[in-house]
Amino acid sequence: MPELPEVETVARSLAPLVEGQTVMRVRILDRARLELPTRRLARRHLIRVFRLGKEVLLELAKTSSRRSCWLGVHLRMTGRLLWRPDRDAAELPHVRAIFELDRGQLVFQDTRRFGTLTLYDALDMAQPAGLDPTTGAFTVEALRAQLARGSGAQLLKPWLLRQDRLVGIGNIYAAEIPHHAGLGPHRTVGSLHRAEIGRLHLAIREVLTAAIDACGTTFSDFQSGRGVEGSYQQHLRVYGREGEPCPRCGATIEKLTQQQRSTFYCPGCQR
DNA sequence: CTCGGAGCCTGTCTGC
DNA sequence: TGCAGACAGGCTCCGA
Repeated sequence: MPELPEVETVARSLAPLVEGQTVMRVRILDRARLELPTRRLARRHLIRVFRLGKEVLLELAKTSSRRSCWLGVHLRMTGRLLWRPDRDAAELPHVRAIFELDRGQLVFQDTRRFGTLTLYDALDMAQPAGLDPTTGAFTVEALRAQLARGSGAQLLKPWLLRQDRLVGIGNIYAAEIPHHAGLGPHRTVGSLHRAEIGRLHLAIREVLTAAIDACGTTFSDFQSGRGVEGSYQQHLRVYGREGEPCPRCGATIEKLTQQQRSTFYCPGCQR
């Protein structure tokens, strides 16, 4: 589910709801998979909510000192982070952790239990290895430099999923981006010409920006911090559209498997 | 270093 | 209808 646009949506929607509140108590309901020093987090102020890579980060500060720590929430496949005005979260299904605030509670739900909670003592520790494509550092030159690392034999779509190169792209946008760029799934990163790298850069920017503007893509799981669904699924051109006509050239969209993941593409206009 | 495959979990959908 | 198997948006670990 959550790729960069969805995580950004969660962070943006939660920020006005929970920033400035105090964490009264933290309850971990899935101790088999999640561990946190919950007592350390109690009575801390929730200063800021933001996205870093694919994690939602909560900056927590103690009243007595100015030192902050950061709680990283990684939603993985089915995680949700929701603010609820009432204290009724225990009745919801798949609740893994509850952060009781002075007003309402922040609820971490996760059906498949892949999600993680990580406590960072310094923000540096949460910094992902890859380049964030929404930042000013993501230039064509920077993309070219990232693509030049390694042998160049890797296929474009699996490369787009590498979080140690670019952060935030998952299987949906890794299908959409090459379609926007007109690049086929069998292309290796080493085969990309200068002009194609330029198109790829533009496609990454445009697809992620448009998806953030649409509050992400919702199929079944994803909701924002208020429980609102995204609408980018209406803009998807190839993902999940096997057998349908390509909106650009009319050819029939195909599906194949790369590294055990579905890849959707248009054989007509992706070369 | 790179790459491919298995594994972590649960729910839903498909085909027999 | 019932049930086994495939599949799902992420990521890490392991071995070659």
